[in-house]
Amino acid sequence: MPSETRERILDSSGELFRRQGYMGTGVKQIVDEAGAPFGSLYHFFPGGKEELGAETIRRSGAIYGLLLGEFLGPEVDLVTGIAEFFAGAGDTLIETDYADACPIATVALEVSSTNEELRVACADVFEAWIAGATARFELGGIATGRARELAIQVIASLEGAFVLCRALRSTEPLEVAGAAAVREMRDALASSG
Amino acid sequence: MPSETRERILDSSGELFRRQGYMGTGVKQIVDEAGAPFGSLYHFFPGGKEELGAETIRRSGAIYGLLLGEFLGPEVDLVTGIAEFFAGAGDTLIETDYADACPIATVALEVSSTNEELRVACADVFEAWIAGATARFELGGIATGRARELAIQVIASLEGAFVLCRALRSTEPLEVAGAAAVREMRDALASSG
DNA sequence: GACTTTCTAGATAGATCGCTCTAGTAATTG
DNA sequence: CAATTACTAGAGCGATCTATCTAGAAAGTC
Repeated sequence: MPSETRERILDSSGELFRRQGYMGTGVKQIVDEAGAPFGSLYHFFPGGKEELGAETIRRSGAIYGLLLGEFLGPEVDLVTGIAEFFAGAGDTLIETDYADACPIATVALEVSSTNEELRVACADVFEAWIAGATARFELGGIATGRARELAIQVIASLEGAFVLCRALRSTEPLEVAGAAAVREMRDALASSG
Repeated sequence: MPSETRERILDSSGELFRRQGYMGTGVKQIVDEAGAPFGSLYHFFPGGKEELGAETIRRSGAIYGLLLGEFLGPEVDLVTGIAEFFAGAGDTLIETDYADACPIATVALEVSSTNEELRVACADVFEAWIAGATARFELGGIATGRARELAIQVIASLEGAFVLCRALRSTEPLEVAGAAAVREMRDALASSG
């Protein structure tokens, strides 16, 4: 039985880390936003902010991976799935005033050279996304070697577009990257099918 | 006559912001690394950390833009230039233990939803890079509308690959993204030339 | 109902944050 | 040489940071 308070703390930290990063978010702010007592944080996460950070990264990453999996379900066309995922990401950006993009990218850049435990958590998430997309692409008929390349390429385009979109406050990069990803996917399917 | 101390402070903040972000870097650490007296920071940057941040972003962004411009000089082949830029970025990652990637991406994600002045500084840098690449691509014979798309796409791929490379501690994403950018560039040149 | 575990509640410690302030030293100008 | 400006130097302020601590409430168990 997962504690409700614990879940609320993780929800809160997930949202705050996504928007303002790990270093830019205080533990006080996390419990306040969660409506949780301060003491509960250290009861559920004895390792403090770092333990909470690691679990938040893995949890937020897994949830976003599930979202990606829904768009790339085995029953839907790969090209359509990719196009709709990028379009949906753009809609979310507008709805959230360019706040909600990748849940872990900000933290990943912050910690990659400063905190090995959190860096590994981010790496695990990215590798899981890549593995998931690779498997789905292979299932769709893309050659094995090419499938992983395509997966990396699509995710990198998405991440980079997020960086540009949030700074520019425009969905143009996401639209351009989405169109390019669709084009590459079409080409890959044509040359292997 | 630009002060030498002032330059050292900017060099130091540029390096630290790139590696550990804006929120993760203290002003004390900046002056220590620069070998500069603490008081000098507020002498040269009366607006404090925020003013230093804005100037660091614009300066680091301009320097990186010049680097990009060298690889995409009007005398070199566009395809070769792109390929070598991505390869060089990978070499730099390895040489710096995956620390030196994009000088402003970490800060851009950190401040996009929290600090409008710094967000605008990042947006100006990205827009300048896009404009520079667009102009170069048009000069190389890419159709006007397509040139900007291609510029955005290449920069987004680069930024996203940096995120993945730093977290995964691997240059694979940069190699994949570079190959894809080369492919797109070749196609664009073929279909418009 | 007594006992144990789980969780809540927040005061407080110690360190660090960005920043201001005063004082003093170099450099420049009249 | 006197006067002014530019810069160095760092002590110290209030605020905030993460984390610990004690105490008590709630919930489950015998």
